[in-house]
Amino acid sequence: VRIGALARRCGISRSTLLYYDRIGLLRPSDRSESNYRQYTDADVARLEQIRLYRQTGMTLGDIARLLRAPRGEMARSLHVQLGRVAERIESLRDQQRLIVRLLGKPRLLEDVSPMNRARWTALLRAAGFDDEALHRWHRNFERTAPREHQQFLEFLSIPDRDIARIRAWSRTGR
Amino acid sequence: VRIGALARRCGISRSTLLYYDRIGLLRPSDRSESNYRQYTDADVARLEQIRLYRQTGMTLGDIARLLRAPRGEMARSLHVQLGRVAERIESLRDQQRLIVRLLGKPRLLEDVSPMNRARWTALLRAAGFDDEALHRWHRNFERTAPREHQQFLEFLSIPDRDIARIRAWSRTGR
DNA sequence: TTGCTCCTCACGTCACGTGAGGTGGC
DNA sequence: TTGCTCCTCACGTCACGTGAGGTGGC
Repeated sequence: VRIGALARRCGISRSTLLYYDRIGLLRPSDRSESNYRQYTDADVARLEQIRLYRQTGMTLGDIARLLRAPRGEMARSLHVQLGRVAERIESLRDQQRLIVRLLGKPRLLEDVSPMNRARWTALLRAAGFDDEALHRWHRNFERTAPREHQQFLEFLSIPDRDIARIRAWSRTGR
Repeated sequence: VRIGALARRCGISRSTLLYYDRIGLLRPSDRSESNYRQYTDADVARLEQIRLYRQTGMTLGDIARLLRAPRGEMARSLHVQLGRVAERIESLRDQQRLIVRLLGKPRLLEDVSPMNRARWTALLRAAGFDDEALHRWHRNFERTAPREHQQFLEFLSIPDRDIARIRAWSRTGR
């Protein structure tokens, strides 16, 4: 059977089969005259087994090892895999718990930075401000209300040194 | 603060920070004369937030979007992420169930093996072995290398009970 | 000739990790 | 000079997906 037909029959993609061939996990036993891959019944059986193991979440490396190993390995590998899946679920549980906590106490996220420099400049840029416009805006602010400018920059939790720098830049002609 | 110190303080690697810089998720606000990255307090705060979201399992793309979005987005994103985590856990549950099923019924995996008992005896018979010769061969194998005999029978994916039977038979005089 | 299937590269993905080769400050 | 930290590429990982450019059989 050829690659396209096999892919359809097993509900996987051709590129998956091409990949399995490349890494040596499943090489078709034969090639046609025109160099088409020919999968035998034994190849198909091997693919079924690969699919089955794949559904347990094993990596292709695990599966390759398992398929060359004596049979006693199977149960052992499955147990190892069971452990890994359990670990993964545990860590996803941690994620769930964190999300719920954050949803319950949005303050955890809020005062990390209610409004900061990055967010602010992002807003201005999104509104169409370019560097030139930004400079004009700061210059105006600094000229008409220097104290409020200072307070505003503090409000953005910008470090003092940077504030000084920004205000100096706001006083220059360009 | 410089990249190495920041990495240590946050328990992440330098290369992570280099990566965040490259993709534009967290660019240090400044560079020293010698071109060293200088992270400001605001950068550190942003990193904390990124770490927090990262622990919910969001992708860096999600996080970048969230950090530029208006604050109302946060709850929505967290809900979406909660759904994704739940889905992921469901699919891991499927994996668990499959593994348990396979551990319970190893027959599901049995005769898929490329070399099995039927194929092997077929080969021997094709080579002219009859029952008598087969018995002699097994007896010899069992007498001279019992452990290898066991391994070989396992290699043919023969169930354990049958292996025991064959080896007992191999130890009899006839 | 047209459609369909097949072929072989080669490059992209995601979130980093790992060198390689070089520079700057004490 | 020695050690430490930093820099910028470039390539590797995992399990494929997606073209690009070309061939074979009806």
